[in-house]
Amino acid sequence: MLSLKKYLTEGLLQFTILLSLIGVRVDVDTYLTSQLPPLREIILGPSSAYTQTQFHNLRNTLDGYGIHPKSIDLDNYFTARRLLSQVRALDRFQVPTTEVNAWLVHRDPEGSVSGSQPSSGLALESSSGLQDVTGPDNGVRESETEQGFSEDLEDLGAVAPPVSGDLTKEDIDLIDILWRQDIDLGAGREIFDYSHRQKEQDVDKELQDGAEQDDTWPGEGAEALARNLLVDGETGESFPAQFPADISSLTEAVPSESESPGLQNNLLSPLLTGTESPFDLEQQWQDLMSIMEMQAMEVNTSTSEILYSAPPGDPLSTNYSLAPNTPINQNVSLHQASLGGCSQDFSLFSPEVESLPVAGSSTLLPLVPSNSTSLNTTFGSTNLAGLFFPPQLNGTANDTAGPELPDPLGGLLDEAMLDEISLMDLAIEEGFNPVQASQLEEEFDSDSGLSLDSSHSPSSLSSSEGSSSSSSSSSSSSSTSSSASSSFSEEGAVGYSSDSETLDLEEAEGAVGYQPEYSKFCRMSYQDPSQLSCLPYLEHVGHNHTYNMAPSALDSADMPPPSALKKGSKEKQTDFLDKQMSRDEHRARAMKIPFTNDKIINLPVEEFNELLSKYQLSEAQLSLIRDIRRRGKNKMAAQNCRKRKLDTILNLERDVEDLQRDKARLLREKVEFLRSLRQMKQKVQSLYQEVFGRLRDENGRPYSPSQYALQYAGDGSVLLIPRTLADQQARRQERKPKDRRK
DNA sequence: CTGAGCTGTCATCGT
DNA sequence: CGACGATGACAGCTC
Repeated sequence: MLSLKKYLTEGLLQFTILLSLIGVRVDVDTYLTSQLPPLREIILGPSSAYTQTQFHNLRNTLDGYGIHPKSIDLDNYFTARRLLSQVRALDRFQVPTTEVNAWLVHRDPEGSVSGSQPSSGLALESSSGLQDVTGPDNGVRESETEQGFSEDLEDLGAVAPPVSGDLTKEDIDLIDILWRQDIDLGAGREIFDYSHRQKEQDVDKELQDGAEQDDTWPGEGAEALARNLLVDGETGESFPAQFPADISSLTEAVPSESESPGLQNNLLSPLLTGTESPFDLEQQWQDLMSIMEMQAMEVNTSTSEILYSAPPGDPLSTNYSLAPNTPINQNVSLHQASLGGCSQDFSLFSPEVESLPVAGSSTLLPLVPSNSTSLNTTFGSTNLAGLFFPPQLNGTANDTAGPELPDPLGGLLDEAMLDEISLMDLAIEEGFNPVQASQLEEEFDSDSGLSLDSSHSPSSLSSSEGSSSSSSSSSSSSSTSSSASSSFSEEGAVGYSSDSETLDLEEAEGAVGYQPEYSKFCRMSYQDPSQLSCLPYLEHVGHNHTYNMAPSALDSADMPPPSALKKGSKEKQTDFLDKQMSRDEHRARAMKIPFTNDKIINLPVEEFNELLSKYQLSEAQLSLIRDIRRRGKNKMAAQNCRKRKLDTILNLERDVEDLQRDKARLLREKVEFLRSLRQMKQKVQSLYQEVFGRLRDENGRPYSPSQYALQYAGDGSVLLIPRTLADQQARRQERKPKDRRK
């Protein structure tokens, strides 16, 4: 159990270190509590810094983790850990839960609509952000709405009614962040060009004039604000800044675009809040990062959760009819509206819609004057108006004027822009500098991914894995044995003259039994001759640690018989070898131990005792022999321990690199995901505009986006409702989660 | 001369 | 209880 404890502790510590090194947050406590309750207690005890080599064969298995406490498979262990980290990384990569709300401003149905009436733009709001932009007298109201996109949108090719459960919180967050990116980066509306736009141009000439000014917005808008004026991001109009709310955040979010003259501002989706002004990449990046931070802070229980809770409806088979009890008669059922070519099975956002002929005037839907005071409680559904429609920015908008459909593509996020942002994100998270990020971008398509600095990585990393898993006992015969072999060759060169007579069969016998360990010790590429001491054969050749031994004793014991007649070279060699002898070697010689230290150290206990019994040894000799054996074994143990430390460090280093690669890969996947999501939103938005633009009232006139909005009902139907009603409903639904949260 | 790194050794603990 | 491995701590040596 203690062994198990030690391994668990070490493994967790190591992995925690790994993750912390690369910035991955680890909640070990939660993990242990939820997964392995006993481990929590285990971990609380003292731990070793390094994994231990396992020599025993306890077959304990950790439930679900397969960590053998004795013969631990570090590779599998770290693999499992790595997978876990990736899962968490995925969570971390998820788009922030920042709530992005569309602030829809519409005319007060009761108030008189005047051209000078101020109107707000589209605003973003974080959870703690703007809550009430509504001016006291201008009837401007906010409408926090959330997109109710289904993930099936792309497959269906149409916008389905909000399907609860299909969209996870992460999906919503992704939509939010993309929306925000779109807002920040701008979206144009030049593409849509409908026939009825001609008519609108006359009516909204004033708007067009304003639109010509917005090239420099929001810069000019800020200036206008300073002049107590607000420049409409849509039209470029200036209007008194009388908002009680945070203007700065409003103006920041107000889409500034509609460059193309003649476009009406009314039908602008928040998704495509195009800004033709030169985008500030840094600002956008900061926005993105702020969103990410907000996500990390708290799970957002925004209105979206409620909005998406509407029961799913079949988007294709839905009858888009009026709600049965709709008190607002201005609500127009889509299938009753004059949608040329649209039958009852009309799919609201089916791709075919685009090819449908624009119905000039057909069946007219009778509209009863709106009764804003009566709320249709059945509209507990997503307000698409809030999603797609811009606030009514200009009170002079003609009610009869058909919606000028904004160009859904003109201001689309540049593909490269998104990539750049993502790469910037990557750069930040990875701690890369922009240059490195750009390099990454170049390698984006390559499998290699990040240009991690792996050059410094030791080449032995590949083999360290095997050595770590098999530990030290008997399996260091991997690639590193090459260094060992070289060392052994040097051994032969060095020779072993003094005790050559004892290097007999027993020597070979002992060598056979312990060779693996020797090679293992030499794994660390010992090149220094002094490090030949890793071989017990050569420990006398290694370091000349002559401390603890009087030089005189050494001399007297080590000096060979003064055969002065010998050649100097021979004498030198002998002297050199003597110097290479370890202290214990000298001591053994001094004590005239009749066998080698190698045998003393490496022989098994039985053989060792048998060897001792063969000789009549004094007590001092026996004591020295036991000390030699103890020290020799301990020396090897120390070497083994240090080697293990080094392997652990190298493994950690390798794992860090692996994790970094995985992180980079996941970030790339994230970028792709964001990109596809953005495209999906664009499609939905364009289809919405298509549908809305083809709706006609009883007079054959298009509905004003400033007054009407499409809304998904809970039963899957799509309703055309007044914006006021939609806003109120959206506001009401907004409060529900907040109350619930309390 | 000094500091870093390497190595051996000892003490200690756990198996 | 003894053998043994692991490891922290320490010291000596080399560069």
